[in-house]
Amino acid sequence: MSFPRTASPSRTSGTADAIAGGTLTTIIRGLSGSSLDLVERGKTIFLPGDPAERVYLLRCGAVRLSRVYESGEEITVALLRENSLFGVLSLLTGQHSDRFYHAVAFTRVEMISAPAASVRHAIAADARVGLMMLQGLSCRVLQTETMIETLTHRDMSSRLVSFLLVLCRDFGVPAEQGITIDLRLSHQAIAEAIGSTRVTITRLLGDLRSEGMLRIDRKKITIFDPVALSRRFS
Amino acid sequence: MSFPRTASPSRTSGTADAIAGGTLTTIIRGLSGSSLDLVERGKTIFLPGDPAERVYLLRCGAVRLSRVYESGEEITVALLRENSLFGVLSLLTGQHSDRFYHAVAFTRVEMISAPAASVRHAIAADARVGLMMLQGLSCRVLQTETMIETLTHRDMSSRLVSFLLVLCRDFGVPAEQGITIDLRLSHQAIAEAIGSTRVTITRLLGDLRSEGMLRIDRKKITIFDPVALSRRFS
DNA sequence: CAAGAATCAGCAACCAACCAGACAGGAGTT
DNA sequence: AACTCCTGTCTGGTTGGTTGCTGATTCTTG
Repeated sequence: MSFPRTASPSRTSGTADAIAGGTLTTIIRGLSGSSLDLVERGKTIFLPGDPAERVYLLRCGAVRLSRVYESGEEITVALLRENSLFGVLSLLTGQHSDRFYHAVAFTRVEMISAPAASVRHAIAADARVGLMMLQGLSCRVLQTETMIETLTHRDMSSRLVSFLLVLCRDFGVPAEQGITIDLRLSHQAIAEAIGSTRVTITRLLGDLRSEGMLRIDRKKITIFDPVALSRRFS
Repeated sequence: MSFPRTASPSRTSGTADAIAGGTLTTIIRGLSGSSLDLVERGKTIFLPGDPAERVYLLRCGAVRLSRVYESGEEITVALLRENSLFGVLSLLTGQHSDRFYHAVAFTRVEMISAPAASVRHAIAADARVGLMMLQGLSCRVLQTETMIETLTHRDMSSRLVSFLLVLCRDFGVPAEQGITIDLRLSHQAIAEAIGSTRVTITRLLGDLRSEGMLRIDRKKITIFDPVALSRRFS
């Protein structure tokens, strides 16, 4: 497998959602009922069963959407980055529906939100709002589809590598050598995102480290050379 | 695991995208450069590398988005149903970008398409268009996220069952007894969608059949009792 | 409509990957 | 200093991928 696989979605979405995000912020801030919220790491934004009535735009930080099962097991459905729109369920119908995901601040989060009704109103008033939100959602679709690619890899090693490249794209910051994923990730958190177990992730990350592909410092992963890593697919 | 997991996203999205789809059709048909296309089963709609300049609305049938690797391996990123919007990449920027997925008609397909520029224009002219497309894309996001849930199941049996329930939701039609998935699915196609192999799918479907959960007639699967099937999770 | 081609389903044997469970030592927190 | 959460490692045991082959369907084409 070649790098373009993960590289091409990134470049296109990366620029576009930043543009949409930047302008959308000021628009949503102006809506009636809008609010700017700061959420501490680990705090819940909404719970399954809560009424879905607000739309959110993540300005800063990362949000994890997950589903919790009766067994206590938890899986991650999406790790949202800056400029992501979420809570889109509330846009769907005029009627009240309930959240079915658990949204938690994965880092310290800065976000803005507004009632779905206000958003609908704003779109009616200014068509550019609709277009920008459309672009924001398109990015979400592309990101989610990339994640599906990641999850269809058969062996866990490829799956992990593919996931790390996704994280580089979404949360990577340049480091002295390579790119650092700016998230404090436990092995458990990674396992929950790619459908594996903590033990397996520990082993595979150990392998990658001893191969000299990456470094882990205080739960932050630095990939020395993403292109070289992408060659390490099965 | 309980049925609500797959049931809740379905109900909300099912109704909303039908509404959006119905009205959007007439609007998009009126755009300059729009066209109504009939595509035979197995024919390509767009290829990786094609310029992304049109937006599509699937009116009838199913479209498979996939990625092909150098190895010849192919994975399915999405199986789109009626009223799905796709080709959203073209909406992202004003600039030209290229498709990175392969879109193939999985059944005989009836779809309408229009240049992204016309769509942007239409949104500017009538804000309701933007809202409807937003709802359509929201459905896509929810569907894709359901698929991610499916793919994070660790054992293949659960993964297959979860996938079958997704297909029931998206392509199910009532049958004399139970629900028939109105797609001609080879075991290979299922494997490519859930990241498994043909052989495994054959075995697992055989198990489910001998348990009396389903019937397969000329590649069409009939689920006798979705609720009972959902209880068959690990 | 019939014959050949191509695709698909079913089966078996082998084996590697990875899950489960358990435990000890480390890092970070209060 | 006590505590919690996280990482690292080990030992079976099982799932599911791989390969190879056969017979059945379905599609194509004369």
